[in-house]
Amino acid sequence: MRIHDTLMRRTVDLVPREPGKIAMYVCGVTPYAPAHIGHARTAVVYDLLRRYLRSAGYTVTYVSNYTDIDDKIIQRAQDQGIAPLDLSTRYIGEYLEDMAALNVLPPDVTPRVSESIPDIIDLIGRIIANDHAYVSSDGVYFAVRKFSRYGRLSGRSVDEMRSGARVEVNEAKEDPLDFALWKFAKPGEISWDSPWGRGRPGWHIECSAMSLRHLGAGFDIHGGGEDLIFPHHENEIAQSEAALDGQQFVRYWMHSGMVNMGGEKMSKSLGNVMTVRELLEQYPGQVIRLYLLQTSYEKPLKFSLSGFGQAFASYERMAEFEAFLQELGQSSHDGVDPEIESTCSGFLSEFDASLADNLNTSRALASLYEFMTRIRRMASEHGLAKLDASCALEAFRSRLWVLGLDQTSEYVRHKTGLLADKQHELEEAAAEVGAAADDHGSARDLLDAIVAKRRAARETGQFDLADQIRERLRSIGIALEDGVDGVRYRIRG
RNA sequence: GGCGGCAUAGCCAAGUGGUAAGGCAAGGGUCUGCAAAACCCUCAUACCCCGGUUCGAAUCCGGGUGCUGCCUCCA
Repeated sequence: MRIHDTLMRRTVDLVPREPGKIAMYVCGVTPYAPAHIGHARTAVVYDLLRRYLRSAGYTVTYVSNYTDIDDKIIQRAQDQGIAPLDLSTRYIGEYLEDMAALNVLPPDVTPRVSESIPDIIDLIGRIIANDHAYVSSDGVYFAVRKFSRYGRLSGRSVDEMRSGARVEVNEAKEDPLDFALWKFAKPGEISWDSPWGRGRPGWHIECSAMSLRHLGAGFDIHGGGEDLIFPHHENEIAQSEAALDGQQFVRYWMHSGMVNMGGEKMSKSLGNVMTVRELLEQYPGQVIRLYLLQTSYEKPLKFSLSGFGQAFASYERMAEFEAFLQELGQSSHDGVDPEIESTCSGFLSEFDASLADNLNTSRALASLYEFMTRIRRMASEHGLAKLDASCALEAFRSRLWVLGLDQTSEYVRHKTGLLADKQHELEEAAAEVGAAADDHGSARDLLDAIVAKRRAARETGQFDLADQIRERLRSIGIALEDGVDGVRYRIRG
């Protein structure tokens, strides 16, 4: 496949370190607040990459960390009077729930900073031994000017950065650009012993230590949000390669785009966040995931609620199509139609080629929609029910899995939940139309009773009454569809 | 101030030199008791503006305008 590499600044062929194997590391979250839609986007993008690579036959090792020790966690834990690690553990739990709702597969390894201290200390030791870092009054610092390639990833020179003048003034540093590898503990702060004094790791060194620990030097893909390019990833390269004696740290760098809220980047520090939890109250996780996959992963995504409405309609079409194929699978078949087979194989190759092209999800989705239309057209023109369309179901489901949109049943469950929410309204409607139902019947029972009442009306030619009942249900957001084999309902809004 | 990115129909969005994918919405039709769903048809002489290169540009170059990212914690 081809991917856009940030360091080389172009789209290149992905050539793994070891044939058939991909080792990837993605910077995870700092768990001190609920995850927002921007975190979700990054997680979904790399989950897609992993799923695609796996479907393309690679054995993928996916590592993503938790920065469970940092200034904000310490601060917030202090405010709440609890231990920092208790706070981060709580938010990691919430994060895992959110990701599960979005059908993000758990990474193979999820190291935490607090459990990686020995690796971090070891790495800092090697950097000092190679004369790329020094011990100062309040910590250990990396000497940026001793690393000649510094600035290559973010495309700026050391002198440019210097004139930026936004670098913090700190007497302990030999150069304003130097950054902390190890921060000596302030009284009362969580800390660990080290050869240089008690303290805790700086942010950047953690990811170098954890990725090298689990994947080794020269691993294939390092990803993250594009806001991490500078300084985080720039620093990671510098530290790691300073310790690796000339070996390459990472083969390919990938960065996913930001989610913008009202024109600017959504971020905790700006306070303009839409959390995954808030969204999940309104939309099934699969709809949120589809929303995120509609845009190329590298481009900024303008958050808009109307976009979720559109994604909802699109996902419903997918779920309905799958249900349609499943029903077909149960009918009797005369054999295999070559037209169906060629449609299936055409879809598969177009879909796979789209994702192989730097994860072009827009194109992959287009091929999916076209496939649905083609199969439906054959069904309405030649009566597909007589033929074996199992290859269509197989092809459709397999690529839905790659997109992580295969949880159509989760989506149906969400809609069932919506039906349950209408219990009270259904009771009123049932009473109004005179449908006989148990006093303590479920929402589904109530709906069934109303539908039975309407069926009776239709069978006796009382179409006015039937339409009235349908209209009443529509008024509470339930749409009825009369099909040849019975009545279906769908929840609107 | 420095270094980047983006600008395609009502909305979302692909396409980076060969004459505008796809989705949502909308309108018309088939089907239906009527609807809905499904299917068919329609829906950008046109890709922010002005120049230029080219047989040919949404795509390349120059100049504008607008929005935006990084330079500080950030996915």
